[in-house]
Amino acid sequence: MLDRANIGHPWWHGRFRGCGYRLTIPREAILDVLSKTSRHLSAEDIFLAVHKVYPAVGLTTIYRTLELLVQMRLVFKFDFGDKRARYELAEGTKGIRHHHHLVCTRCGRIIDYTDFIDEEKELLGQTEKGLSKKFNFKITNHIIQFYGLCDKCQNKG
Amino acid sequence: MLDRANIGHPWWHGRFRGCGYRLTIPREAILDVLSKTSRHLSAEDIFLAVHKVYPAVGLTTIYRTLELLVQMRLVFKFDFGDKRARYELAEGTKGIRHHHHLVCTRCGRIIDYTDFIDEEKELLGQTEKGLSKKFNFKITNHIIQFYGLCDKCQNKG
DNA sequence: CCTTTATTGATAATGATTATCATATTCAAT
DNA sequence: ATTGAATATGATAATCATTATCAATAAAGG
Repeated sequence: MLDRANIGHPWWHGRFRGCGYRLTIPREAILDVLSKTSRHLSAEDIFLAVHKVYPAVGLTTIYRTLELLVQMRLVFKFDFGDKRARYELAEGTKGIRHHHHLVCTRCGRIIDYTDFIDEEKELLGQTEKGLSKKFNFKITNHIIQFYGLCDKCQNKG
Repeated sequence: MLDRANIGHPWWHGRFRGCGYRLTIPREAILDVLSKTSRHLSAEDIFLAVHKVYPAVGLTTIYRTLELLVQMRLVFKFDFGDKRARYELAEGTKGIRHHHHLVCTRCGRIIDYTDFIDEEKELLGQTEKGLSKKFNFKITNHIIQFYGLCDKCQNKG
């Protein structure tokens, strides 16, 4: 259940005011849904979840809000090869650890992993620095994904 | 210009026969287009290029063939955040070096880079091995992409 | 209370990709 | 060469996630 009257406001409250945006009920509801799952929700998933609590919120608002949240860097948008886009609260948010994804190309299962992240971060940091200099490219984000077959799908021919 | 009568056939000829597929004119034309560009073509780009030489080839065949080529691992399919999928001849093919991408989120420009690839490969190898064991996941592919602003787009507010 | 601006939702439009299905092509065996 | 089975093709229509439109609401600040 969403608790707008929370003492001290949820941590993201200020981010909105600072940008001239309003933290409305639909927006907060979407953030609430995202903050309470470890799955990788599509726009429709989020719509359905929000709908249970606030049936008046339309799908259009979901898309619009997600776009806003991505732009504010509160949310990451992923493409895992099925058609729909998937959304996830940004790392650093609450207790979410930086992670990457294993994507099963057969059943679509997605596994988050945090192992090797430290090494990866180290390498990526160097790489980003080098690339930034060489190409004069301002890197704001990166994606690492491994594709393959999960354990279950390997035993299916 | 496509040269079907090339001595010794293009290198990919055998890959088709081996799978029971036929190396037809449209398929060869598509591979030919892909092998002669360093850009990241969309299905429509490829359609237009093939169309100049073989106007009879339809867009459906382009999509179908690309799907086949991706499945045969001769071609990689990428999503750079604009809507259309982009295709690229697989590494190891001819003289193509393993590389990753910088994607400008503003103008869509894509920069291939091969620097740091060796270090990345080393790390990715370790990571893949570790992840494979831990999750019993058979990794066949990976993607690394950096997003940000290219030099030109940084000077635009 | 009033004015301005931000936000929303229903609906229609978009556009890349897929499905359908009848036709054409290829290969191998006769 | 000819035939027959399997593969490949192209025109067309359908799909479906995402966007655009636009009138209606809600909030903030005087």
